[in-house]
Amino acid sequence: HSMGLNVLSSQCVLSLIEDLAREAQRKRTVISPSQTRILVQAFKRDHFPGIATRAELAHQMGIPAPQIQVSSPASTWAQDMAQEAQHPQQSPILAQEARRKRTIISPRTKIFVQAFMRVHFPAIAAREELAHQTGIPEPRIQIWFQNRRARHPQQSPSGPRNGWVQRLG
DNA sequence: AGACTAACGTAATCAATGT
DNA sequence: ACATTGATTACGTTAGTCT
Repeated sequence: HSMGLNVLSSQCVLSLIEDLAREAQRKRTVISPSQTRILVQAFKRDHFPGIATRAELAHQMGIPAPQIQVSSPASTWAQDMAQEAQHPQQSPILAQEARRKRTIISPRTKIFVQAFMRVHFPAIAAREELAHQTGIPEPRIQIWFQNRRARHPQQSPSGPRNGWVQRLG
């Protein structure tokens, strides 16, 4: 049945993942001045928006929500904000907005572990392919690989050497 | 060519789930 | 109760965009 099918196709998927791993990162998003305005306004109100606010901002800006979390250079803006807004940030009394609800990965863990054995740094194409195969959203997959690399560094990639370049932090 | 900054990385930590 | 693991924060590096 469906489980067996997944196992059968997983080998094909894994070689595809391996091929895609060397490819480019996600295409760079260009954030327009009006979109920047929206972000800056939100930043004034709250430096640590929860999942709901981030989704709302993404909708207003017309870009995928995950980019907001990544693309906000708080340190860069901190200077501007310090000049523009005389007031220090909101008091610590303000309740923290809820974070993203934990995604249940368990049913798909095997597939990710097998992919991890091939490549530790899947590029965007490989992540999208895994997302398509598993139904787990790509941004969650990126986080999964980050956590996996941090917590299971001993599991080195297997298989023939390929051109994947170890990034230096 | 240099400034700016999105994409992506690690490290530490918070917090929900699994045992 | 504790271990595991997804999500968040802070900051550093790489590389695309723009003047």
